[in-house]
Amino acid sequence: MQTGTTKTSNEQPRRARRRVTIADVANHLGVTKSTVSRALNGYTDISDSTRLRISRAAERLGYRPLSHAQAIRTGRVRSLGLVLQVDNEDSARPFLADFIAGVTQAASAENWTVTIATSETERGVQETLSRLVDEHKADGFILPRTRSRDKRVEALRAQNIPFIMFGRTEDPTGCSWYDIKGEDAMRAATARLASQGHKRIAHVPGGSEYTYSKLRIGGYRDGLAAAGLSIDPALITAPAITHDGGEAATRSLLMMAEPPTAITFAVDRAALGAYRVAQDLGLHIGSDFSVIAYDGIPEGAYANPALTTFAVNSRQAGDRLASLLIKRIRGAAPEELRELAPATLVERGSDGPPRLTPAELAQCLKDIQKREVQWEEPT
Amino acid sequence: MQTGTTKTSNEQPRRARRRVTIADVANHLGVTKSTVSRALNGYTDISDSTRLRISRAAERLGYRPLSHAQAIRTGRVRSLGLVLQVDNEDSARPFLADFIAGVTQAASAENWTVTIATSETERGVQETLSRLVDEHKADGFILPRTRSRDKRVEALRAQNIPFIMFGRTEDPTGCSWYDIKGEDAMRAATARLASQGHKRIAHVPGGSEYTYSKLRIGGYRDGLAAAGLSIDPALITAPAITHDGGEAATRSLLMMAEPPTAITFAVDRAALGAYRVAQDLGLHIGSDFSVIAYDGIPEGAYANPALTTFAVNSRQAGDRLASLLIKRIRGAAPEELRELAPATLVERGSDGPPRLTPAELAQCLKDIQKREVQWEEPT
DNA sequence: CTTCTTGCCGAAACCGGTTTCGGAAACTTT
DNA sequence: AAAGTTTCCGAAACCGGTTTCGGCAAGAAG
Repeated sequence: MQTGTTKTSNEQPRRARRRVTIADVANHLGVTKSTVSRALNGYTDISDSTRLRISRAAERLGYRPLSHAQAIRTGRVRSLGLVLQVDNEDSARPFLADFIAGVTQAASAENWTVTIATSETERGVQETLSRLVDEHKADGFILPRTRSRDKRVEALRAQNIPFIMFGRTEDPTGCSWYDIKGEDAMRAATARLASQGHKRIAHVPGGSEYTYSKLRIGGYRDGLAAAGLSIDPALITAPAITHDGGEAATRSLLMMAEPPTAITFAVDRAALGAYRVAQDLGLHIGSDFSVIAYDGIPEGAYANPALTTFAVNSRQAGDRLASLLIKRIRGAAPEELRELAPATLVERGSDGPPRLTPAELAQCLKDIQKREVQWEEPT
Repeated sequence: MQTGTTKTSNEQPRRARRRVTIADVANHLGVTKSTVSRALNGYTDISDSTRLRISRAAERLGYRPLSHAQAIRTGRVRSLGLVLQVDNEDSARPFLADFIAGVTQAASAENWTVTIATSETERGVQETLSRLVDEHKADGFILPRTRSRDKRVEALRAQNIPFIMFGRTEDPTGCSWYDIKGEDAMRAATARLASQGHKRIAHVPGGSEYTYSKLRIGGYRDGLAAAGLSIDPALITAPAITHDGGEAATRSLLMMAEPPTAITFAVDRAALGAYRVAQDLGLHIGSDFSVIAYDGIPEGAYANPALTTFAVNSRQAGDRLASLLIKRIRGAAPEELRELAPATLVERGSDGPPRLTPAELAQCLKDIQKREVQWEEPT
């Protein structure tokens, strides 16, 4: 006998049992869906007693509303968008895990989720972002590494979509942000070096398209001024954000007639390039010349001597960004959502009182160069 | 005159213009929603001519279906779930950026998104995972760092929710995976050391709760056997996955009566602990004793001498995992979705022919210890 | 005892899609 | 020419929620 609709009861449960829906809860209690919905969403026109009955029943039946089912009416998917640019090499690398941990943690705390995407190019980021916007995959976006003029900002602002920046822009209209006071850090770095006795202090800035770069240069200048040192434009090199870039910048500085005895770097990674130069020339970082940088990447701790740097708390940054963005999505005015936090100095071995004056250092470097030429001659 | 419903046309566009919906497309063409939907989703009962008209109109009007609106009927949100455990310190750190890049890239290629979450504890991961499942935030999940017996696997399997593992488990029933052949790498590492002339080769395994640990130990054993070397259980230490752990393991090995002249590490990070021991005792890695590890973390390149290791391509792993998971969600049988890839040897300076025999090394270490005692005595 | 509030909840529309069902028109077959 | 097939699309139900609207009953005011 075949019964088409009857299933033998002990078949393997291939389809997971049906979800419990709001209708299930309603039927179970003999009320309507609308009552359940309003009870669970805190409407005031539901009596406390029914609200209690309903929330208890919902709990007991294991009812969890589908956020995407809610979204279709409310327009909120309860998700934060994060589009990262992951370059060919390193860049954001070490920060990322902490940053993401911070973001997701804050999101989870509010029962939100994080939708993440990546691209290798700036254009790709743009496109991915607009895809996520078009499909409404997130209610708002976190924009890391903001540029002075940022296309993402312009696009989102034009469409009135909530966003928050990790960094600042030229035009703050309608913008919210969380940022680290890199300017303060650079001012402090310069001041510290000056107090150690350095008279010529250089600065290797970061990518000129980013706001932070200008801010940190400003901090460097302020630090010099505060210490009563003159500002020599030649002591500010071309931007450098990689090992190679930092190496080149360092070489160019040391080749000056009156080289600096200390260098501030806007970015740790560039500072690590200076180590190569030092090793190459047989100079000791921390005495022959000093280095202070910014970021707090792990490699800095392993360098020899370990890199003195201003560390940023990426985890906290992610956390704050997510929290602020959620507030923004819930309706807070963008102007009220602006936070700045300090970087924290990690004192290590790459800075100290200068062993030589700039002139002596120049002489020393000349000697080294001569020796190297001698080595090469016999060949 | 006040007209309640009329807006002066040049008000600022505070609400973004209304989305174009499927109904808009339908009305525009004088057809019904259902026709548009079927045309766009490749149903065969729509004539080619109308399909073309519709897809063109949709394109021109800029229609993008809301995935969460689709989801309510189809049950698919077109999103992959990724719950990471980010420990107090490092662990997954360096891999992460590449891994995420791989996952999101493959997802984007199919117009899917990635929903990411983190937790610090194993329990937290479990809870977060089940929350995402309950709210159906993703159609399937990628499970990194699978354990031999993995609760996440059990939970998902029981609920019949698609998932794919980065790693393998004891019980493969209903499981899909992508994994790196760590066993092959360890076999090759051991063989390499044996061919360099090492007679006593040790192994420092990874966390015993992970499958990879057992596999790599197996590879190490196979390598010894293939080289005709006997297996000394004393040469397999307690698990170590951190600097400290690796340091302790190395010390314990070198304190043996007949110490190994080469050590294979299941994990780079533990291998870096051996460098501390070497520095401490004044031994040269690569000649006094050799080290080969596994993972390919960036720090290994900076170590001195640079660490010889078997590197895994995290980006590719993420990419493959996402692709396989999407296939799984689309209905492929789990047994058909199992891939293994090789790790690639990065030959650097931490291994080489042994300068000393085990006996000589033991004597050498005894001398060092004596000297240290002498230093201490006078105090 | 009426009338006016207020509190509380049900009925039904709605959000933006998908899917089932059925029927008109065109096309074959006999 | 009648009957049987196909092809193609409209009508309507549906998915799982939210929100508007209105009405009944209880309490307050007159």
